[in-house]
Amino acid sequence: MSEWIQHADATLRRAGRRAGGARRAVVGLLDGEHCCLSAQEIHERLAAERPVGLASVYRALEQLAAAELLQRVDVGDGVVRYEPVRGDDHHHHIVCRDCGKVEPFHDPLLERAVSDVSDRVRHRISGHEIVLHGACPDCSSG
Amino acid sequence: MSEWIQHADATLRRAGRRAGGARRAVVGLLDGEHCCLSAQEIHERLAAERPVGLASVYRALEQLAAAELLQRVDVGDGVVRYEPVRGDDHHHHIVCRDCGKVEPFHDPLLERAVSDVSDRVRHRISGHEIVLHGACPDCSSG
DNA sequence: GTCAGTGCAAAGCTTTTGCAGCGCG
DNA sequence: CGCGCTGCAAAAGCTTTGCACTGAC
Repeated sequence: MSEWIQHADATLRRAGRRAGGARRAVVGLLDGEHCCLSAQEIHERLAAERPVGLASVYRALEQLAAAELLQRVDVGDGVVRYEPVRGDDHHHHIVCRDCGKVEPFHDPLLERAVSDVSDRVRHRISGHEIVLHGACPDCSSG
Repeated sequence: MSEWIQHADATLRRAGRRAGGARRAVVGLLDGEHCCLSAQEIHERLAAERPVGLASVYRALEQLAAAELLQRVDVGDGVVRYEPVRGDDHHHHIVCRDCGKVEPFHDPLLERAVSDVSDRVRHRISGHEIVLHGACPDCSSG
């Protein structure tokens, strides 16, 4: 079993939460993803092997996000997505303005710049989100 | 009359759109703002002096955004905000994770880093959005 | 005079909540 | 064996759409 699943189970148990089948299915699916998924997408993908009520998906995601095991990702299309937080996989997203596809990217210099700004403002910054918009290779060539 | 209002009117007229009272009220309100407003906020603020139907607010915003006169701002709280695009006022947003207040900030080095990344990816990048999350001075001191 | 703009109400979507029953610990 | 988890259905909130009417050009 993956490290993230173990970490998630342990963290939630410590928070006094019980592990039901619905949450286990959601956690298992997210663990295999490298980028973000919406509640609806999770609900649909689980439908075949282990149907989970949509409300339970939302509740599991809320729980996991509250424990900082998931990162909320909002690319501005009216749907909230979530992806596992793994220490070694911090990244941001590029959204195609034509087809809407979401892809991850990472850049150390950009992270550095964000970190510098975060130190300079008067807020106590705890997180950040960066979204690039533009035409993906498929859409800009067509 | 402000430069932005004139620019907006001219641009929309060129696009074959007619200037009705609702749109004029929305444009007038946004012109006086230095940060983003949601459709509901605009609708409420206009209620006193020049009531505008909520649907008309949404339609005006959509029109203005399509003409790139407004920038869509989504800080992840389920509400879409808009703010005027002025060449000399590019900025991003800090959202208080406690009270939800949205404030603008600007940083040239961060812009530079975003620009560098944009040149390096295979997408044709046309815009970006950066949101910092954290406790504002008021909330972190309490 | 024509056709976009407008306001109201209804519909559409994503997300949240209420509630009865199941099952983890 | 209590209390959190689950699923269904209903509700809530933001946004969009349909339609008849108004008013800009």
